[in-house]
Amino acid sequence: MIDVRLLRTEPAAVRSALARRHDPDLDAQLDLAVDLDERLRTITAERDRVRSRVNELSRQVGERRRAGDVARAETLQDESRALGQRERELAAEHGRVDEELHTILLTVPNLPHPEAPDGSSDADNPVVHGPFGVEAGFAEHQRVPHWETGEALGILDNARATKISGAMFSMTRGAGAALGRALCQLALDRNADAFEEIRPPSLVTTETLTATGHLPKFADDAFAVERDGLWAIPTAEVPLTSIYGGEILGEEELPRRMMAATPCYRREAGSAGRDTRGLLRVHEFDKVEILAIAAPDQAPDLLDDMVGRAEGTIAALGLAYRTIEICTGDMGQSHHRSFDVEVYAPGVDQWLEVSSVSWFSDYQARRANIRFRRTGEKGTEIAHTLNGSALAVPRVWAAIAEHHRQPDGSIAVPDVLQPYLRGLERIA
RNA sequence: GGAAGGAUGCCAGAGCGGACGAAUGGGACGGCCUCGAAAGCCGUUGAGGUCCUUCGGGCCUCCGUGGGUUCGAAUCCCACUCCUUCCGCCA
Repeated sequence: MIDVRLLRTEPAAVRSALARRHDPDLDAQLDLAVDLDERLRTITAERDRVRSRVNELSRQVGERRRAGDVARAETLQDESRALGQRERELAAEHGRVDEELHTILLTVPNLPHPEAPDGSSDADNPVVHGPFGVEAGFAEHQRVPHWETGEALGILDNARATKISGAMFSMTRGAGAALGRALCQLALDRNADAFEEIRPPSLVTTETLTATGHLPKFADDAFAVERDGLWAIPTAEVPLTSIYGGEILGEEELPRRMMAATPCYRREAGSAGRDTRGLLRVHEFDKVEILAIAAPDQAPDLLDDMVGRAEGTIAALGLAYRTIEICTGDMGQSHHRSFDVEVYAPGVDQWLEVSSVSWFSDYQARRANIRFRRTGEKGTEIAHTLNGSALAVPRVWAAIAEHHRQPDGSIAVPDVLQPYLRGLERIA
C-alpha cells in the first residue's frame, strides 16, 4: 500500500512516478483516493468534536452525581444522549468512507524506483548481467526438450501426474525426484551464512495473502481452501513476509533475513494450454525463497546481494544465464525495483525465468504493518521488504536436463550437486 | 470433537460502571551518590490518527477481535479468535 499522506502532500510526485507504469486507469483511481481522503478527514474531525463533547458531558455527569446533584446530572445526560445520535451517524459515515478508501488503496500499485528502467512491456526489460555461458554455442545432443529426456530416463512421469491430479501437475521419480530435493538442499546451504531457515505453513489466511499484495486483485491466481477460509501459498514470500506482521522490531535486529523451501501453488489462470508439456509451467512446485526485512537504507545493498546469490547458484550449476531488470511497465503491483535471473534451456531454446528478486520498499510492510524503531529514538517507521527466489526447482531441473544432456542421452550431474545425490555422476 | 479457565503496557500483574492510557513490582533509559560499581534515592519509559504549531500542545482512538447496553465500558451482555488444562481421536 502506498502512503496516503504522500499522495496528499506530494500529489504530483506520486502521479508522475505511477504514470511510468503506463496503467490508464490509475489516474482516475488516484483522483478518487484523494477525494475520499479529504472527505474522511473532514468527517473524522467532526466526529471527534462530537465525541469530545460527549466525553466532557459524561465527566460532568459523574461529578454531579458524586456531589449529589441528581437533577443537574440528568439534564447533562439528556444533552449528551441527544449528541449520541449525531455521533452514531458520523461514525457510520466514517466507517463507509474509510472502507471505500482502503479498498482503492489496496489495488494502487507501488511507486517504481527512480532508476528502474522505463518501458511498457517485457520487451523493454534490459539485460543487465550476461549473458554468461552461451559463447561456445550448444551441441545437437543438448537440443532435446527435457520432457523427452526425462521420460526416456524414467525420471519424469507427467502422464501419471495428470492421471492423479489433472493437467499441469508434474511428477518426478527416482534420480529425478532426488535431483529436485538436491537442488533445494544446495540453495539452502548456499544461503545459510546469512539467512535463517524457516519451515512455514503452506496454507495461510486471507489477511496474510493480502499483506504481500496477492489479494484482493489476484485472487484468481491462487488455490483456495474455501471451506476453511485458507489459501495455498503461491510462494514462501507470503508466510515469511507476515512473520513479523503487526510487530515493532528494534533497529539492531535489522536486517532480518529468512529463507524457506516450500511447495508453491499457482492456478496459472490465463495460461491454460501454454507450456503444458514439461516442467515450464506447473500448478505445484518446490522453491527456495530468500527474504529480508530491513531499514530503508539497508535495502539497496541487500537487493544487490540477493541478486548475486540467485545468479551464483545458477552459475555453480554450470548453466547459461543472464539477468534482466524489469521495466516500469512490466513490474508487479508491489514491486519498487525488480530483477529476473533467466537460465537458457537449449532443448526448448528459451530463456526461462528462474528467479525474481525484488525490493518492495514499504509497500508490503505497510500492508503487513511491520515497523521498526531507530535506536534511541521515539516513534516508529515502516520497514522495507525484499525477497527473491534462491532457486525454483522445475525450470532449473529442466535446464539441467537439457544443458547437461550427453551424446549418449544421459544427464551429467553438476559437481556441486553430487554430494546431495549420494555421489551420483550420471543419470542414465 | 466435548468441558473448564484465561487474554490488560517491554515483562509480571492489579483493576470488574465515572477522577483509568490504566495501580504495583521488575526491566530499560537519564540523573544524584561513588575512584568505579552495587545498593539507595529522583525522574523518564506504548501505539496510531488528526489539527494548530509558540517543535510545545489540543482533540480522538486503542486493555484479544467484532457487535451491543449506557450520559459514560478495561470493567456489563452477545458472537468470534487464540492460549492453557482435562477428556476423546490421531501421524
